[in-house]
Amino acid sequence: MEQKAPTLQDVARIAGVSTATVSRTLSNPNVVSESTRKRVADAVKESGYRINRAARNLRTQRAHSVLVLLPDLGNPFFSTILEGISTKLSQAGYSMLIASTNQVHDSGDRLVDYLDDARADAMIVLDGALPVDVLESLFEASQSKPVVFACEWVEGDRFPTVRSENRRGTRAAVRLLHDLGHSKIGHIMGPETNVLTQSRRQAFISALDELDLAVRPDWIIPGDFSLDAGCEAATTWLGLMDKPTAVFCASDEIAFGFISELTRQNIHVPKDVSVMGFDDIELAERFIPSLTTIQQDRKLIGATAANMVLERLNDENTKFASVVPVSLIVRESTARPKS
Amino acid sequence: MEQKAPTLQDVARIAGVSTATVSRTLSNPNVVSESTRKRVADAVKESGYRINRAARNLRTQRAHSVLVLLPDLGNPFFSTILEGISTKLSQAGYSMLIASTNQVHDSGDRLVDYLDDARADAMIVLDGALPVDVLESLFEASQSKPVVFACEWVEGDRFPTVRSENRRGTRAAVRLLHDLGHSKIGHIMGPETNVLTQSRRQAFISALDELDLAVRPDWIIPGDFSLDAGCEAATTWLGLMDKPTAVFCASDEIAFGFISELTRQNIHVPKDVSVMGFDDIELAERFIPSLTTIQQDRKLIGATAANMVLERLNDENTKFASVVPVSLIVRESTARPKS
DNA sequence: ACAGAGAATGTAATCGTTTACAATTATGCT
DNA sequence: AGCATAATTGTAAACGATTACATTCTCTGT
Repeated sequence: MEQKAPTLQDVARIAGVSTATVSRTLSNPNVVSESTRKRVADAVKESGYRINRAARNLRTQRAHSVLVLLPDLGNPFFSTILEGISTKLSQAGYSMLIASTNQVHDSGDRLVDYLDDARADAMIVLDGALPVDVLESLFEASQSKPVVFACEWVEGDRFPTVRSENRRGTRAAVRLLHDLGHSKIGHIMGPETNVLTQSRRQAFISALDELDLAVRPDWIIPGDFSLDAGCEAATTWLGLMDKPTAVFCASDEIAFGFISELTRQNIHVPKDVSVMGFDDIELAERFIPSLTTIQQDRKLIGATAANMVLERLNDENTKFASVVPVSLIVRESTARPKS
Repeated sequence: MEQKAPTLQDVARIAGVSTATVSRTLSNPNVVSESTRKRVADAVKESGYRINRAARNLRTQRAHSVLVLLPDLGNPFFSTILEGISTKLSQAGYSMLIASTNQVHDSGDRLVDYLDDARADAMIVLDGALPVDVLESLFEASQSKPVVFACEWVEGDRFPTVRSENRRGTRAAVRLLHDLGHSKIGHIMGPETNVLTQSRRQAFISALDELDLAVRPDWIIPGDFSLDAGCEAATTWLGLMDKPTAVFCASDEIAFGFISELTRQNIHVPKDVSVMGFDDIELAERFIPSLTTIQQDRKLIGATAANMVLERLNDENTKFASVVPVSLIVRESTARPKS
C-alpha cells in the first residue's frame, strides 16, 4: 500500500533517458531537445513524480527557505507583514519558516542555528530588540547568508533594512494636530528600548520644535505598544494638572487603550482630547471614534524585505536600505481643541 | 574567508573516531562509551560543528517540519493559534512552515506537494473550506502522513480534528441573553460555506428551541467573519420592522463592526440592543463597550493540534478528535432589554 | 587461560538529486 | 563528402548524514 514516491530514476527509466537529462529537463528545459522534453514530461506525468526537496537541498546546498523571526507570534501587528513576505517568497519557490524570539530563547537553540544547519538560506528579522550576543553572531552569519531587518532595525548600519518613514509620519501627525489648533500636544511612547520608540519620540520632539511648541517631559508618557499601556497612560493623563489637548500615540493599540479608558472615565474623544495612532491596523477605521492615524503599508514592507532577501540570495548587490512611504489618514478621533 | 561548515567527517577526524560513532554519539549517546562521548563532545565544540539538516532529512526521509495552512495570513485571529503550534513544535525539534490557502492556489502548486516533495512531514489545516479536489488529494496523502484539522474542520470524519465547543458556547450565549430577559434574539452568521457558521447557526436555532423562543429567519443575518460584515448587518438590522433586542455574532470582529455602525447611527449598545461576540480576541476587553463574548482558548487549540500531529508522527495512535472548552465572558455589551 | 557473550566501534552502502566532464549526435559550411 | 562546431545526452562523482552489518574489544565464569 505504502509505496514509496517515484524518483528521478523512475522517470528516467520510463522516458528512456538518463537521470541527468531528466534533471536538466526539469530545471533548465531549454538545453534539452524538444522531443526529449516531451518524453520526459510524459514520464513525469505517468509516474506522478515530485521532486524530493531534501535531496535537492543537500546537493545544491540551499534550503530554499527563509526564516522569519518575530518578537511575538501572538501579536497581530505582524500578520500582514508576514503575508507580504510569504507571497513574494512562494512566488520565488521559497518556503517560509517562522520562529519567535521568545521561543528561540526558551528552547536554548541559538538563532543562527537556523542558518548554520542548512534549515534556512536567509533570515528576515522583525525584532529590533535582540540581545547583543545574538546580534553579534547574527552579524557574523550575515557575512555569508542574507539577514534583513524589517520594520524594526538595530543601530549601526550593519544590516540591510526596510522600514517605514517613521520621522515623516510622526511629523505629519504633529502638524495635523497643530493645524487643527492644538498647541499642547502629548505623546505616548512604545517600549523604552525599542528603536521605533526612539525614532518616533525624537521625531515628535523635533516636530514640536519646528512649530515652536512647548516640549513638556511630563507630556511624554512611557508605555509599550499594547492596549494596556494605553489604558495606563490614560490614568497618567487624567492625573496631569495641565493636560495636553491632543495626544499622539506610538501605535494604534495604544490609542485604542487610551481612548477606551478615557471613555470609561467620561472623557470624550475627540471633544475633550484629540488622539492619533500609528500603523492603521484594520480596526482603526471601525473603532469608535474611528482613529486618525499614520498608515504603514505593512504588506509592502513585507514584500520589500522578501525581495531584498531574494536579490541578495542571487548575489545582486541590491540597495542596503529601503524606506516605505506612510500616509496620514484623518478620521474622527481628532478635532479642534475646545476653545 | 567563506570557509565551509564542518561536517561529521571533520568531527570524526578531530576526535579520532569514525563518522558512525560521531553520529551515534549525537543521536543516541547511551550506546557509546563515556570516554568517546567526551572526546566527541570536545571535537564538536572545537570544530563548531552543526548538523546539516538537509543531509539528515534526506537520509532519514523526514523533513522535521510541519506545514500549517491558513485561510488567510493577514487575519489576526490565527496568530495566537500559531503561537500555540509553534511552541510545541519547536520543543519537539520541528520547524514550522507556513502557507496560506489563497497563495497556494495562486501559485498553482498543489497543496499536497508540501507533503509529497518532502518539505513537510505533516500538516495542520486551519481552513475548513478547501475545494473538494484538494480535500480528496489531501485525504489520500493523509493515509501516509498526518493531517490534522484545527479550529475548522470538514464533514465526514475523515481527518483528525481539534475544535472548540462551538455548540456549548453558542448555547451559553443564547442562555445568557435569555436570562437577561431577552426573547427576541438575532444572529449574525459567518460565511455561508464555513463549517463554523453551520455549527453555530444550528446550535443557535436549537438553543432558541430549547427555550421556546421564536426562530425568525429574518433575524438570522448572513455575513462573514469580518468587520465589514458586521457593519452591513447593522444596516440590515436597522431596516427590520420588528428588531431583535439582542444579537449573537458569530465572531468578535462581526460584533465590532455591528456595534461600530450602530453607534454611528446613534443606536446605543447595550441600552438599545445587546450584542455578543465569539472568540474573545484581545481587543474585546477594550472595545467600547467592552464585549460580552465566548472565549476560545486559541493557544490551547494550537498546542493540542501540534501534539496530535507529533503523536501521529510517532505512530502513537492517539485520539481522533479533541474538543477544547470555551467559556462565557460577560462584559458591558449585554444588558437587560429596554422595558 | 580461554570460550563466549555483550559492549563499543568501524566499514561502507544508501538516501535522491545536481553537475562537471566525456561522449555522442546533429548542423553548417566549403 | 568531410570537417569543424554546436547541440544533446550520458557517466559518475559528489552533497553529509544514518545505519545494517562486520569487526574488535572487554569482561565474566570456569
